[in-house]
Amino acid sequence: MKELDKSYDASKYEADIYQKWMDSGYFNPDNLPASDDNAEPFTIVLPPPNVTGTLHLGHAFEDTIQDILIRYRRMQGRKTLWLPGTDHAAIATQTKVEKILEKEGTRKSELGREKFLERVEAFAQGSHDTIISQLKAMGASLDWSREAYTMDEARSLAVRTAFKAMYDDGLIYRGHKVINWDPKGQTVISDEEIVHQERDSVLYTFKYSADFPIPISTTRPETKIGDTAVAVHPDDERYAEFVGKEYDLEFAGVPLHIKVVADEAVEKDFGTGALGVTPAHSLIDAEIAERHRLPMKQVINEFAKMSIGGELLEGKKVAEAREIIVNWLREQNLIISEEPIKQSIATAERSGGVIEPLPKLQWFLAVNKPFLMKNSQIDGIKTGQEITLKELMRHVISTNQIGIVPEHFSKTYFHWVDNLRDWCISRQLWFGHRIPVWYKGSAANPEEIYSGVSAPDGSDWTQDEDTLDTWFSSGLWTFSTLGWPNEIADLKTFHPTSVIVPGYEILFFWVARMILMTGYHLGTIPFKDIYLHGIVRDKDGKKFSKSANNGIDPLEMAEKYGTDALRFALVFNAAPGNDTLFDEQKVKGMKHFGNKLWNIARFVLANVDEVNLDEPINAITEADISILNQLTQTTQKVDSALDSFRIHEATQSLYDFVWRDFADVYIEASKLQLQDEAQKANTEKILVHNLIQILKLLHPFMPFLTEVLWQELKDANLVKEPLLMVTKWPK
RNA sequence: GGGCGGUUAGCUCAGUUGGUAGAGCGUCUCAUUGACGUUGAGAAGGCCACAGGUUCGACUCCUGUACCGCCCACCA
Repeated sequence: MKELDKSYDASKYEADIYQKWMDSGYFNPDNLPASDDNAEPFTIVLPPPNVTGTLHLGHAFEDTIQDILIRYRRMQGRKTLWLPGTDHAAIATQTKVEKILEKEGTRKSELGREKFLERVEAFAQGSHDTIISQLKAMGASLDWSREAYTMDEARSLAVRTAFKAMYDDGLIYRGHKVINWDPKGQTVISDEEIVHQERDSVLYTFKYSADFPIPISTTRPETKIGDTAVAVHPDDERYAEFVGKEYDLEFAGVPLHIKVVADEAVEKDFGTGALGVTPAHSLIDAEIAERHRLPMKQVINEFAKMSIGGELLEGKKVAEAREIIVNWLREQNLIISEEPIKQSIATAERSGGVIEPLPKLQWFLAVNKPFLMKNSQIDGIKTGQEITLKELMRHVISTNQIGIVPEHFSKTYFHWVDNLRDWCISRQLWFGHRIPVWYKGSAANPEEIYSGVSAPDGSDWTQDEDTLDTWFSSGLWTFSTLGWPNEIADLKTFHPTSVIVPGYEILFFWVARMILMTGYHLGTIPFKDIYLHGIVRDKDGKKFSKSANNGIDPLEMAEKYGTDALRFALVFNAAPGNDTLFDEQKVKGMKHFGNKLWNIARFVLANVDEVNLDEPINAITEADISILNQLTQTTQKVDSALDSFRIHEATQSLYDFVWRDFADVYIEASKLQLQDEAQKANTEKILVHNLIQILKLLHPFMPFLTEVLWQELKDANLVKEPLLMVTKWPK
């Protein structure tokens, strides 16, 4: 028998073990033992990492959770599929490459669309390759034969098919509406891509002109040249006499036609209780304008400059225009007060640009428009029933057809769904899925519009220049990866998937959109459970970020302490939905734990020659009775903990059992028992039995070390099965 | 402004049907080379934020308060 080192050196084994698993083919459920052909499937699709760089500790955490669940189910004999893929992450990747170009002293407009996209694809490919090798290094038992990419052929077809179906149903529509315009990124973005920042601002209270009766307040005087009304609350007696009247006046050299309207949206107690309505540059105002049929007057362009305003204002940046108008107001003696206030302003998540609400012709997905449900397999929704996407999204969660872990996130989800507005899905980006719409004549005012999976016949059609919001394709992920709309074998077998494991921060971006898309296109749910994990923060509770320069490469940690140690440290006592602080000390501690197991195995191997585990095990001594009971209890605890996604409880139980119960107590007791000829054989059996069960129970968490030790037991003829990875889970 | 969490040992956190509080790391004492010093034995350390209530009994359920965190939100 070969000698084992006195301590476990992970780097000596990990690559070989992963290769052994790959060679076995068992990552692919089609290759799992034949007896499991009728086994119930268990499926997870990997939340596809963005091809914007490399994986960080948060990914390592997310992937470990999934691999634990996957390995557990695979050992239980389920037909287990963990499907890998990457996300093109349109806006994030494009922004990243634009920054690289900037450093090179060039820009995308100089390259042109085609050349630019080549650059992006090259970057994405490099990022992809890194990500895949990182996933492998983490021990992820993903079925690489099914790898997908949100922009590959199959997924593109899914996107076009999905778009067309929703277009034909009238859910996707083109509309001229006030949207969130990012002047820096030069694209529209959705409500979810906005980040609010608090800033100091000034609330100006003034009158448009000396003879206009109602003073108004605003933080954006420059937009006031776009006002078409003043709104007051219907119950506000101060202004009741003016409601319905219309005024022609001149404001900063711009003629205005102002109607006074009464609207519930106005807060009596804020400012003067009167709101200057700017329909083109405020979403709330646009809604008021719609209710009162007020005209919309655009005064700011895509570059955040004044598009009208004569000599004084036209062409000026909004900040300059504000100053000019404030000065004009002061000169005219129209200002009543200027008070500093804190204001939260909207900025674009990716570019950081200050959002300028503008009216623009864009594509939207209607969430409040009823449609007829096709082929519903959802409880409580009938085929042919009229329903809205919003109702659909609410229904599957409120009826518990999809479970959320931790449960309280369902409240956050409902809050979001209930306040949801139509989703703007078009983007003025080059990188992404081109909108599958073709126009005859001008795109702005086409004679004819065609939507389909491919271009229509005839030469006089031009495709829409814009691309789709990246989350449109991610929304299809659970079923586009399984072959929809084409090959349906995988889809039949593995969908709905079992559980999805994203961070809680993308509940709205992604999880909700998957529920929407799957409900609409398949009439079913995308997954049975949502396991939301928390954010991995640094030792001081700060988020890992480039600007904070506190990034830690998971592979560096894995090299230093072993992948298993990193994995176990990440999930040890990390409850679902809770942020965890990453402390290198913790990883070190878990390396010690791995080493403890290593030495337990060494002890057993050194003290046991051969055992026959087919013969019954007897509990003779008190130590025997106790350890066998504890083993049973631990097995049950790990089992029920994993069944209910309480991974942290499983790790705790295993740690205690291995180190305290087995190593500290039983192994010590066994040293005496092994001296006693009457007990020796039975004690050896108990030692081996416990070690085998421990390796199995711990395998999902520490796959490399346990597999290495399994191979040692096999060489010592203590076990027969060639691979721990597919050995039967203990009961 | 609205919503959701958190407040438990020095630090980071577990604690699912309410029954006299647990882990990792850290600290202190002792042991020994025996599977492991990446070790073993032991110890100190908590009125479980606060105030009420329900209960025979509450860290656990209810109400309120304070502080911290997060998400959403164009009170212009």
